[in-house]
Formats: sequence, C-alpha cells, structure tokens
Amino acid sequence: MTNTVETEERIFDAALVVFASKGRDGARMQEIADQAGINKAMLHYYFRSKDRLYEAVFGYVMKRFMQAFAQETRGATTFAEFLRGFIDSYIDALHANPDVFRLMVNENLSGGQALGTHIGRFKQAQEGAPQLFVRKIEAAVERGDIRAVDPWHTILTVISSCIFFFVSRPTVELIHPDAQDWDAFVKARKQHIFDLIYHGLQPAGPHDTPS
Amino acid sequence: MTNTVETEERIFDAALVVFASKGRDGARMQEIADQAGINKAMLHYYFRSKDRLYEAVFGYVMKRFMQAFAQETRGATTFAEFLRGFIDSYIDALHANPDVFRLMVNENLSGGQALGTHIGRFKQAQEGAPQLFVRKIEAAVERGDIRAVDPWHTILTVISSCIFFFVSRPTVELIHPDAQDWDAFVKARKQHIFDLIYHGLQPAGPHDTPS
DNA sequence: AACTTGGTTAACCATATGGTTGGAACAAAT
DNA sequence: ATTTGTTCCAACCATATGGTTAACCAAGTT
Repeated sequence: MTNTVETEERIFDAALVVFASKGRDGARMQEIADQAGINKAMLHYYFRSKDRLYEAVFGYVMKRFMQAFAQETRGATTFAEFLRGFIDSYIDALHANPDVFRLMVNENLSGGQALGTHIGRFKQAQEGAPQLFVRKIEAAVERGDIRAVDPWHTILTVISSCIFFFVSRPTVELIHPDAQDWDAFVKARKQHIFDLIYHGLQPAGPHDTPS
Repeated sequence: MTNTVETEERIFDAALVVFASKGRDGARMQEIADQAGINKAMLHYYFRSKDRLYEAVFGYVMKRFMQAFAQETRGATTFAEFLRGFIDSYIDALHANPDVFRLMVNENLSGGQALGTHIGRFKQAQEGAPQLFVRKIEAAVERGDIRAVDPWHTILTVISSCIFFFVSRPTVELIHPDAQDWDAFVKARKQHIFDLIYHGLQPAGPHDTPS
C-alpha cells in the first residue's frame, strides 16, 4: 500500500496532457502510462477503461472551464473594472492550465459528443454561467455605460480573443515577432484585448459607424 | 482504368474531413477509405503512406489558409472598407471550408510540427501574408484614421473572433440561443465583429480609456 | 488475339493497442 | 505467524491498424 491518491492523480494529470494534445481517439493508453511513469495496467485498475478515463478527465475540464467564467466577477463596480477583471482572470486560468482548454477545443473539433451531458448542468446553474456575463452587459447597456450590443456575440468575441492565441500558440510563435517571451506576450495580450474591446463598447464618439 | 483523378480527389477530400475531426494520429486509414467509398489499398496506391497523405492534405490546407488572408484586400479605399472586406471574405472562406481550418487548429493542438516547413515560404512571400494586414493598419494609424494600436495583436484578435466560433461550433450551438440557424448566425457574427472592432479602433472620443 | 498498362480489390502480414490476469510486494489486522 | 486487503506489475490475449501483395479487370497497343 504505497499510495493510492498520488498514483491516481499522476494518471489523471498525464491523461489530461495526452488527451489535450492528441484528442480522445489519438491518445494512446501506453503514452499516458509512460507520461505518468507507471504501468499501463494501473490505468485500468484506477479508471476501468479508456472511455471512463476520458470521461473523468473531461468532467474535470468542463468544471474548470466553467469555473473560469465565474472568477473575479464580483467586487467590480464599473463595467470597465469588470471587463478587465474578467479578461485578466480568464487568461490567467488559461495560462496556468493550458491543457484544460486545449482538451476542450479538441472535444469540439471531434464533434463534441461529450459536451451534451455536462453542459446542461451549467445552463441551469445561473451562477458562474455565461448568463452572468450577459446580465452585466445588459445592465451596462441600460445604464448607458456602453453601446447597445448583442451580449452573446460580445462574450464570444472576448472568449475567442482570450483562448485562440493559446490554441494556436505554435503558429503564433512562428509568425509573431514578440511571442518568443511567452509570459510577456500573454501580459501584453491582456492589455490589448481589454483596450480594443473596451473602446469598441464605448458609446459612439465623434466618429460615426459606417453602415 | 476507370478514372484516376476522381479517385485521388475523393481520397483527398475524405482525408481532409477525417484528419480535420480526428487529427493526425486519431484518424484511421480505414475511416478515410470508407468516407471516400473506396478500398483501403487505394490510399497507399495514391499516397504511399499515412504520413504522406497527411503531408499532402496539410500542404493544401496551409495554402488555403494563407490564401484566405490575401483575399478581397485590394480595391478597398478606406480602412473601414478594408476591414469589413477582410472579415467578410475571411469568414466566407471559413464557412465554405470549415475542415481546412479545423485541421489547422488540430495541427496546432498537437504541437504543430508540420507548421515549420510550410510557414517559412509564406513569411518570405510578402503578398497575402499577414504583413499586408500589418501595413494596412500601420498606414491607417499614420493617417490618423485609427488609434495607435499594436497591429499584430489587432490582427490576432480579428482572426480569433473569426475562427474560434467555427472551432467551438458544438459548444456555441448548445449555449447560444440564436445559433440554431447557423447561416444566419454567421452573418450576424460578421456584422458584430466588424462593428465591435471598428469602434475599438476609432480615435479616442469623449470617453477616455481607463488605465 | 496476345500483351501490356493502370486502376482496383480481397486477403494477408507484422505490429500496435485496449484490455485482462495471476501473482508479487507490502502493510495492517488477527 | 497467518490472514487479509490494497497497490502494483510482467506477461498475455484478441482485435485494430498501417501497410503489402497477388491476382483481376477494363482498355489500349501490337
């Protein structure tokens, strides 16, 4: 009886990494075992089958993904504060666990069968769900703090801007001049996203929107 | 000796679809053959090996991906026109061949080894490369048409906003109320992206940016 | 008609892969 | 000391997978 929790965690972490990069089908049990530094039979001892292991990992990923939404959302007084807080904490979450979000994307790419089950829960649970963000925007629009925009599309744009450069990191590093120092790049990106979107939401200034 | 071009194309198209959804490792030769409606041996007859097949498909994808950049960029007089034209044609390209971009994302998720070879070419070829977009932004900044922003980050934000909702389509369809009618959603999204980003680039109006 | 040629297929092969098993190692309980 | 229960592993099994081969067939060519 050396250890049970640690081993399970090692498997879990390794599985997350491998599933995130290779996807559900592409991942090999042997690779996960190697990554975890344990025997392949252990995977089945702790998680029964590849499917169950994936289910376990994906459930965790889904939770994390939705948690990232709720973070740092309270305590902001102005909409600007809220937006900055959201972008900051969201990108921090991505930066800290890139595999979580890569797995999420991978699942979407391969059809997202696993999404259905897990997503229902979060649609009910009003807290932390995108609904909160929507309400913040709607409130800000009513107060006249920002322009009248479609809140869903706005959220989608914010999320896209925050996630996609993590997803396409290899390409970004090849093309973008400053992306060699990734940490610095991430920091700069936070600032840019907030800046661009915040301006984009401001009530119309002297310049009119061309149709 | 029925036909040679057609068969090769069928294989190619099928491979694109399967690679796009399952990734390089996750894709199965048998699945590609089934999708193409031909015998598995044909894959090897025409493309020697799985690796070469992937290389062929990925090369095509890379070309398409970069082509999408250059499109519809000339002939725009104002920056607004240019931006709208770019977003429109870029999203149209995504809409018409979603698999091209899904494969691109998949390659990035699994490390992007294949990127290195192909990307060098496009860094040299100034035409159609992101450089063109960068210059457009720099020119607009100099003219005072838009605020002084980091052009690379701006492009990345535009691209993210255009691509990511395609990548995460399964999630979007589950969460977003209006996404059932995908075509209409795509159209609305075009408008939203342009609107938000164009406003975000306008020279500071009466409202100041909070630090 | 005999013969080549290019496209196609079913059957086959070696290996990889998900999954199983019997038992070793070891600690706690009896 | 013996039992008991948990953790772990080497070896194993059935099937899936990438890749090969030999034969077949339709259409030119001679």
